[in-house]
Amino acid sequence: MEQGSSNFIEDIIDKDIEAGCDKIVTRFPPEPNGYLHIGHAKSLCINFGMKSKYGGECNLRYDDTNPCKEDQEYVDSIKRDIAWLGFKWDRELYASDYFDRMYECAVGLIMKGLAYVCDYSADEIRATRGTLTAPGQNSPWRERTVSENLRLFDEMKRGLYADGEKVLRAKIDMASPNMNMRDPVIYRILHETHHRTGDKWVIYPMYDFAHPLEDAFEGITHSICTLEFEDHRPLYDWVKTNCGFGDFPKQIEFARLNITRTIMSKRFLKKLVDEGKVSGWSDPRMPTLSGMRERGYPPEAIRNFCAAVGVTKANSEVDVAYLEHFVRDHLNNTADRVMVVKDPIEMIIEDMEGGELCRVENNPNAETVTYRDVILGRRIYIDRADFAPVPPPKYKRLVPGGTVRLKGAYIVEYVSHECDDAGNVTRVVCRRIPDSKSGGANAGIKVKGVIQWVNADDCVDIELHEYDYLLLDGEGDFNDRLTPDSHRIFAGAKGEACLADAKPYDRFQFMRMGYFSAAGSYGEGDRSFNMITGLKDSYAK
RNA sequence: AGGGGUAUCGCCAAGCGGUAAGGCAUCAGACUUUGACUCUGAUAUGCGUAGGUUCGAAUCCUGCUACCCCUGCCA
Repeated sequence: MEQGSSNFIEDIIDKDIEAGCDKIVTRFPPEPNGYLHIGHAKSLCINFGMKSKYGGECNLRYDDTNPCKEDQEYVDSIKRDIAWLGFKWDRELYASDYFDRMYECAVGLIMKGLAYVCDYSADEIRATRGTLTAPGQNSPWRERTVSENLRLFDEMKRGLYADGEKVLRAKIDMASPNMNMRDPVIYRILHETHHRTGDKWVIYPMYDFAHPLEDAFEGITHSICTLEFEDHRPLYDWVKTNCGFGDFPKQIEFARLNITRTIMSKRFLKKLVDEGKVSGWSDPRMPTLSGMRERGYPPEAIRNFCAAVGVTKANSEVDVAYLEHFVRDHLNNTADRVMVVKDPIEMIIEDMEGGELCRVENNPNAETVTYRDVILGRRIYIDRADFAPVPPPKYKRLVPGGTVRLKGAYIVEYVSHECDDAGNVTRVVCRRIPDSKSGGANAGIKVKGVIQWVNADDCVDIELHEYDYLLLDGEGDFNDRLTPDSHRIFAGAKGEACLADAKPYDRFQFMRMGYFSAAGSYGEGDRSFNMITGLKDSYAK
């Protein structure tokens, strides 16, 4: 593991260690109300990174304090995605496991005179909260006695009140410039069935009350979250202190990940799923971890990307090309190459009789290079883009009168070609240059271009998926932000038959066009299946 | 005079008073049985802005400006 310069969170932890904090414990606390996406990967990498850097622990904790939005399907997916990314949590926990202890803490606050039952409706609370520039007003129930609060809170718990009839509020300061401190609601009544505790509870703690307690109960030392919670830190500390905990846990905030053209709002992603715009949370076009897995992203690439992006408090938007760089980087060293012909035209090698075995490297960049045998017959297919009757400037592949190397096989020279009525090339006839195969006497002859080919008799059809992201641009309603590209994909134009030299795989995953294509004038879109394209079984079934 | 944050190359990002790392992207070459990979070289007299302190400032001080977050019984 790389351990370059440290980030600001590590600086804080280093100081805490110097001051005597001997074991670092972090946690990844998703609410199970959706699938994890690439943005969560950053948080995962940070939290689990602390575990590996400091030899501490990192817990997986489902923050399931709102029964209205949570579901078992989500906890299953979260677990699966974290494991796929390559992280191992120390303990798997649920906020709902602490409901009893949290209730006791709330009672403790009441007894200290630091919490009260308020009969205001949600609207009334909003109306008396004040504004960003004006202080709020005290609730008329703010000075209820401890015993009355205790009785009322117990009645809330026993289900004597309807949803919204009463709440428990922390008694802090209605004039605080920090809105979060204006007597925040810490318990609300919700007659909902919880996905784990069932109907045991009808009151549920709010995030601001629950989270510091969850952290404290677990012995979390550093509670790492995103920037929008900075304003909540005073409340986090208030709860922590008044419930009897010390310096730790300590909340630290970092800037969430943004990637160009990539929507990472759960709300939007859920809408896509609910409206059937995609096949589900795992649709390969989704920026969810499971969608990326379906699409063939190596988890290592995602981890390397997160490490490279760094941890700061500056709002930023990382170019999606940076993510793609790490995908190429990883695949370049690990992926087996396969020759693929996307738009086939026939090539006849007129001086060939039967088939001849050719040895092709699976991955020239592997530590130990392996080979596969491919038969070169008299009749093969090459890609339409690899022969140009009228070559554009700087064209390096086959042209009338020219030569080209068939990857892993012979150099062939042009003899003739045929076109259909529309002028499209239908067949190219060539002749081998003798002994030009690897190891042959003429193998050293220089040719400008090397092209892929598949043997006509034993190549296989494969289904090519050229998924693109869900591309989103501009402002306005989500549906207006889908680009024409996305619509095209939504229309179902995603599969295309191709021919490959390899045996049929259960499943082919193709990275975005251009990952392994040539750069430059004949790059993307033209030679996109330039040798590497297939990612076979890049994830466990 | 609401509060809390952030500002270093097109995009990330180091730097923490001693004279602007690195990566991505881009451009130019070399190499190549993937126009890939790899390799070379180029790319901020400048660190939001205006002043100040200092022998010396992206780093310290002051004033501005821009952007982000906060008025859920969501997390």
